[in-house]
Amino acid sequence: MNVVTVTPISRGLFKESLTYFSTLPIAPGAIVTVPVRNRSVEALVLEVKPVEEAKSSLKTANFALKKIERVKHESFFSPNFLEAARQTSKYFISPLGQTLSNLVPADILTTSSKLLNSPARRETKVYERPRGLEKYILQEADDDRLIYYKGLVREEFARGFSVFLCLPTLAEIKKVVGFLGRGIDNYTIILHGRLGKKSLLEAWHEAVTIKHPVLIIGTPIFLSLPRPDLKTIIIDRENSPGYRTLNRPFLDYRIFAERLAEVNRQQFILGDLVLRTETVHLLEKGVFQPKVALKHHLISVADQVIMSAKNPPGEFRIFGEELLELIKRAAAASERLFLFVHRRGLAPIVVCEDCGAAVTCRNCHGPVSWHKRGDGDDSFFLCHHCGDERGPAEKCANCGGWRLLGLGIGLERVARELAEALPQIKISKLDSDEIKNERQAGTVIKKFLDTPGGVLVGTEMATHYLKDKVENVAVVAIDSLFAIPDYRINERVFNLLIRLRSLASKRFIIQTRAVRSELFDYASRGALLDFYRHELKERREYGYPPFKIFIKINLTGEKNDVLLAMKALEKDLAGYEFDTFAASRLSKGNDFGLNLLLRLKTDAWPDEKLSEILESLPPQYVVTVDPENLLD
DNA sequence: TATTCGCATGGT
DNA sequence: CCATGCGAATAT
Repeated sequence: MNVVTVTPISRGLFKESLTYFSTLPIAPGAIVTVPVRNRSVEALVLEVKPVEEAKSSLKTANFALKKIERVKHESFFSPNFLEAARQTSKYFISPLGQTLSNLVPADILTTSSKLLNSPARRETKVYERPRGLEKYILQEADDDRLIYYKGLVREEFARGFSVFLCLPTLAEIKKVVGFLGRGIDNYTIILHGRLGKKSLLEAWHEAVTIKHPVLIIGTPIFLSLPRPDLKTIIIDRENSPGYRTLNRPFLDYRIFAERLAEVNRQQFILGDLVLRTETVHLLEKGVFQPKVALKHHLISVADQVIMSAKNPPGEFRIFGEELLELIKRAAAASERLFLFVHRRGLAPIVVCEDCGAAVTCRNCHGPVSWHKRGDGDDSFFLCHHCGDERGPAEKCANCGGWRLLGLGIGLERVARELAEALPQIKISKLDSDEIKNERQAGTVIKKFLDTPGGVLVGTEMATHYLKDKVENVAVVAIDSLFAIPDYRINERVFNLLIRLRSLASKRFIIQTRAVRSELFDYASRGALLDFYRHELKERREYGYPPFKIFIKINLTGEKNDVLLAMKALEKDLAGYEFDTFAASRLSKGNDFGLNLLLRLKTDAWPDEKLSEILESLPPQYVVTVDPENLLD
């Protein structure tokens, strides 16, 4: 009879370890099924001890040990994988079990080894020279990166090595499989969460058992797939926010992948059209090497124009004269045109004309936007943060006035005004209001591409589904993006503009009220290095990442409790650099929230003392390392 | 987190 | 008496 300490692999459990008893032969590293509350969860075995040796505290404990239900896998994670997972869990201050639940597909974990037909232990090859630690970046246009990867896969295959090409989303995977899989279909395996259990298990089994080296194209969770001959991990579209988890535990798969490559001594490549500023900084520090020399400018075949969106006095117009002219010309020439609009709906904010206060969401207190459904007149307020929807007939919560006005430019408004100005033009719309799934998106894109002279009005979402270039791309409204108080906002705008620019085959137009802004100049010229120089200088001056690491601690609840709790935490954190300020969004049902933002030196994290404080915080404190948003 | 437990409330 | 709802506590 043994006493077994495990960490449950589940998102909802904040306890680091639980203890069970068992007569089964179990060793540390095994995956077992244990009862927790009323359900069964998979758990990683940390320690096994005979009952006699178990701590005396356990014997006197006031709870009865439950029994381990069964052994799922005698051993599942390699020691290296576990080490990378531990480091990731430390870095993001999330319990190991929660971290692991995001690093391995649930369907794989819950399928026992026997059914999984798992790693046919292939004879380990002896390589001439074990590959040393190599970290690279690749900043090239999408097509050129794919050509590069294709060559790299060919080389690796010739040496007997496999390659993992990691992409953040299914849409990105679909864009590349056609090209990369061509000619090596039998050795290319696609892995993503939408496969469904049966085909997922099949694909997994295939990926693990094929003797020939393989190219795995998958989302990051499939880095858990054991392939001893895997010598290269490519994180492509490395600038994508899709590499971060949306809910707790807040992780960044890019960090995990890098740690995994470090411990496995695999070649690690970060690739994108526009790299993150953080990545370019690591390049400057010599941590990364360029695979291909960095280009000063991105070449584009399209003409680039920056247009003024200034209105004639006393008049508000969405389409400036120049842009309207271009739309007519494109239609006349039967060329296609993609109109980019940053916000959904009719108007992104609603304000009171009497007192100027913005209408806010009753749940989360964020600003609401004004919408109309389809082409109809059914009008409503929608909170883009929490999704709450309500009728528009209401008085100003601040002054009681009735004169509420929608401000700013949303997609719906652009589409409606265009239809009014040029009724003969065929307009398609693509944003999350129009599209419920990938299939619908495909239908809209296809209809647009098949309509000569057609116009597609879309948000950022449309750029994820546009695979092929279109003749004309015009940015109708992007200025409102700058209103977002985010230190990464310049990079986000730049990245978006460069992606849009790379979509255009003939003409790329930015309509803006800030014609002379350096950012638009860099973006229209594709001047990557100028942008990074400017951005890194600013971030260094203001003490933003990558020159500091931010840790955000959010607490919402009853005002007095929150104030007291934060005061106590501030005391514990004495000696560290931080600010405390009101949170801009609140979770449902709460009317008060505070954020505490720690600013650490880059090399000062993880830090033993600080980790201990932050790990011990109860779950109502929401701790985010390197948060996307500082204010929410 | 998600579940559960205890306590208060309210209806029969 | 039980059903319901809410908030706090806690998982072996």
